[in-house]
Amino acid sequence: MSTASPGPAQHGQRPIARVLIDSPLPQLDRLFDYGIPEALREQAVAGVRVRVPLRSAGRVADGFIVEIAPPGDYVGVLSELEEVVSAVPVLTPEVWALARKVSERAAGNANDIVRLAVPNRQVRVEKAYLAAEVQTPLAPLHPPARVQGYGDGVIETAIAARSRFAVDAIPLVAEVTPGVWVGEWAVTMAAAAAATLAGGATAILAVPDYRDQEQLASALAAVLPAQRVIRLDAKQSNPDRYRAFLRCLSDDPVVIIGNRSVVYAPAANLGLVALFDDGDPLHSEPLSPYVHTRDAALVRQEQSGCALMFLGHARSTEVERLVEVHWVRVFAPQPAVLPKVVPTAQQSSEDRLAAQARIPSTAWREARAALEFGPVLVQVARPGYAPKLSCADCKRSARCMKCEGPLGQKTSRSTPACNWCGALAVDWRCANCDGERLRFVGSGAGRTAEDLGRAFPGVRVIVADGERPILTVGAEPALIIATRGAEPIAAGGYRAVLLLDGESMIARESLRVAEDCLRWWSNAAALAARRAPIVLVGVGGALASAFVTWRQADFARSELADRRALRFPPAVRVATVTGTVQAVADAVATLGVDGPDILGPVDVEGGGVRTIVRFDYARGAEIAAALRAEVVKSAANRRRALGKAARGPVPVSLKVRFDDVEPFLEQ
DNA sequence: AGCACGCCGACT
DNA sequence: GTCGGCGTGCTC
Repeated sequence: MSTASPGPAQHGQRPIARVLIDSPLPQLDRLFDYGIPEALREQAVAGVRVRVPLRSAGRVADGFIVEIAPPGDYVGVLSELEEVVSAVPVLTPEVWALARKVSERAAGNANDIVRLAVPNRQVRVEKAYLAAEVQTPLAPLHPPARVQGYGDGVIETAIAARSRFAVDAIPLVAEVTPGVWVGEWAVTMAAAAAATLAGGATAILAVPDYRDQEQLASALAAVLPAQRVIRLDAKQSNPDRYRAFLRCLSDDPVVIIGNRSVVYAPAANLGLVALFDDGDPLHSEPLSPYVHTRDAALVRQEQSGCALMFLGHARSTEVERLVEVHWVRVFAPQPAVLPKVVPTAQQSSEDRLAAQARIPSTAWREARAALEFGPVLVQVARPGYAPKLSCADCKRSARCMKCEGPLGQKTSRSTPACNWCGALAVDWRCANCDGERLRFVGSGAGRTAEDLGRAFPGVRVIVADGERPILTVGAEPALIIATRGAEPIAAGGYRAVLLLDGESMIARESLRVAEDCLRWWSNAAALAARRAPIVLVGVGGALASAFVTWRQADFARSELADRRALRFPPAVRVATVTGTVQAVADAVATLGVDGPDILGPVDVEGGGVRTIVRFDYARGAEIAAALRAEVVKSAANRRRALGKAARGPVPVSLKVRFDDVEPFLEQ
């Protein structure tokens, strides 16, 4: 047809554009075929942003061309692309394939993954990028430094062979450039990335948080030129992020570092995906469809055939499962590096009677001796001053006068406040005995610092927690009181590490407590100098002995065996199905008679019910597809349900979430 | 989400 | 006989 008029046209055998519409609706989360007008033939390539008509003339939607294909099986009149918004192919075929597979696995929208993978367009940034298209070639690479500590060439060989492997990190700190200290894990990761680049391929490195990212960046700066390293993380401003994203599209081998969504970076010629500390909950994506970095990395490894490395001080049960099914191999430090852990399971009776009963005499001795030489780390469970308060008269726990929440205190001088609603407890009176005086219960970082400051007069005391983050401290003597996960790196390593609140950490009720505690302690222990004493206070049993003997993998193995016996994740997969009674029942019914275990339904707050579906990994794809179909069906019918039950808050009729361990947290 | 299509009660 | 109610279904 040669008419100039817009609208449907006959296309014969001309190629069509398959478009992903940017929409949160599950029923639109699939590809639509569009004709390509003559004027857009050149620009309409896979990956570009487009605007397309949807349903009726005049309405346009944004989207991406996913592929240019011969006419598909769609019979009917095709609409035509309205506009190619930008010439940059931002949704690469590889990333699209990843988004589709990952979202299918989680019964979610591919669009939601694409939103994580492709940052918002920034026109100025894009123009600058296109103008500089004649890129200056990057300087050639030096031969890379070896990956030290695992036997000569072992890691390099595994990367070159595109293996999947788990590496036990070396629990030491290292000076990468004069005055800059990082965890040895960062050195290992940087060297692995350099080896990948030397082989002509790109590496993606994902770490839990920005503190880890700083260490990794320092380690990389020591082995690679700055132009070879790209940061791509959520803390960046939109323009910075888009600029970094566009750089990833280059064909030159680079290292891309960032936190969880960096696994979706558009690397051409991917050689390695590496994760540090995959057990850290920050690797768990809080946005639908809640895909963990580890799972996305596993899918990407299969699709691209790159190497895959899990690196950490404490192996997660998920990685242990992969080890046991021989999906990943294991590398341990060669020779072994064993921190010197001193258990103090039983406190002596003198200790109990002593004024400082929280800190046993062994710990005091180690701290006192170590403070002669350098910094001492004290890990505590809670921030603030006193995590809890009670009535000084009747000893009952003090409750908020507004919402009955527990009271706590931030600093020694601040007004007590409710831990739930934040209301200040002024003119507080005990609901039980009408007492007016409060008493501190337990010690947060602040109160611990005060106690230790009194015990070690003249020693500098530094508090590091989520609110007052401190990344590094010097080599001079000081007491560093840190909440778990907020420990600074000390130049040269800590001369002693005291893990004070093991007992209360372990008292938390959760499926993962033991695993989490071992990880928190191991990560803190890895900040110690070689041979420095690490004192674990008040914890005994299998968990403590795994820590003392530095056999985290053995612990993960027995933990996984326990989960297998109980059919708990990650020994099996789970999905939660939440919504109206009817929708949940219908969805579960489609799973068939020889289907998975069905637990529930139970009522959830806000109305509706939740059912847990539990099944073996092999059935995951089938169950995800079935539940996904139900979500689409119920989304299309939702307004009907809304219309009928017009009064009161109506819950979304059906939600599905895979690999959600939350329902297993309270056992 | 929007928006069109379609089958039953009050109106010129 | 027709106008229009919103229940139902689709979007290349």
